[in-house]
Amino acid sequence: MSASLAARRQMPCAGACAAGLRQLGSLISTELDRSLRRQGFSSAAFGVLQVLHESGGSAAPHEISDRLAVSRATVTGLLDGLERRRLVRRARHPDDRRMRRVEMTGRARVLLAEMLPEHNRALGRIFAGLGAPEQQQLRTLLNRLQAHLRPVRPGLMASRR
Amino acid sequence: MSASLAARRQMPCAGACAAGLRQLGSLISTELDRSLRRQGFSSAAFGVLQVLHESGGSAAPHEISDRLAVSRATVTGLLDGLERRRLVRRARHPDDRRMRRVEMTGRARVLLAEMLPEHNRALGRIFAGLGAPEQQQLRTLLNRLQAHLRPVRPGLMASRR
DNA sequence: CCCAAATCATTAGGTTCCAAACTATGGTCC
DNA sequence: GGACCATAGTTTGGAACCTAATGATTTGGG
Repeated sequence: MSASLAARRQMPCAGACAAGLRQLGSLISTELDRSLRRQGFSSAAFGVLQVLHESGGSAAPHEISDRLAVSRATVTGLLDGLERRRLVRRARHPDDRRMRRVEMTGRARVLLAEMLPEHNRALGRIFAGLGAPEQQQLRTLLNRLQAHLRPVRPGLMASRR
Repeated sequence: MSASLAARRQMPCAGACAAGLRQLGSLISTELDRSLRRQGFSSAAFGVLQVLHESGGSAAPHEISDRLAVSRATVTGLLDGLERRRLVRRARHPDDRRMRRVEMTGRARVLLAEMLPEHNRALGRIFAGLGAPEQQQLRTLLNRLQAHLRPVRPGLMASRR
């Protein structure tokens, strides 16, 4: 590890930052997966439920796709799985018949409430190495990076023809 | 995006940091992929070559696995592909016959040298939103997080029975 | 009014990755 | 020396993800 960082001093910081961000993103994903899988969930499915919860219980598939930064095709697959487990229902959108409206079921609400404490404990373990002000600092830097990255790739995940 | 971050203020910062790290890791990977794929490389395969280069031309598969934060099974698959393209050779380790020693070929060195300039330009675009001191700050925070995360999961990707 | 472009969801096919099981080797303790 | 466990790499099966193509619907200009 230290060897790999030392070997990068040729390209000032960006290379080390990119490597760190990718590695940490991956480590955090698998760590949270571990905590969710014990409760029978994948992190992608959990993300869909979180988006639905934040949107007040229902959303359109393309909104879920945007928020999770995955393609609409992937969302279709995730919803298939969630619907099989009766955690989600697909209904027609009342106004625009091209769209669907995805709704959480009561079962999903109960499950989500049950797993949040454990999920938050896992988050706490992961970020225990940083104090609150450092976490805030990190968050600020990440937000600035995200804000700059968005205009670089405007139609990131849209399916074009 | 801003909506999803705002909705997370209930769990102080850790949730937002985790979401940001995962999303940025993924965005950076796909962004670098775009630049590498034009030259016929996946970012994981490129990572293997980088690790080999930093290690002086040869390394054991489990070292590659640790540095890239992917499982050993994945490294096996990556090496299969690189070996088919004659960019890497698998030899037996002279001392420990369980291990292998993976070596870059001359072809790989030439290719890596050719792609580095474009790769560094892509890195520059991604991190253009942060000044040099902020990049250093980010790097420090990431290093601290990595240092703390390592002992939490000692046998991170090892297959246990 | 009608046809062309845009938008939404889905399907099909392929890639990448992981976890678990398996094989082979090395080290340890009696 | 043999039982036993840890370690290294591979195989296998499945999940998540992408791109490209398709069908359905809405929208807008001529």
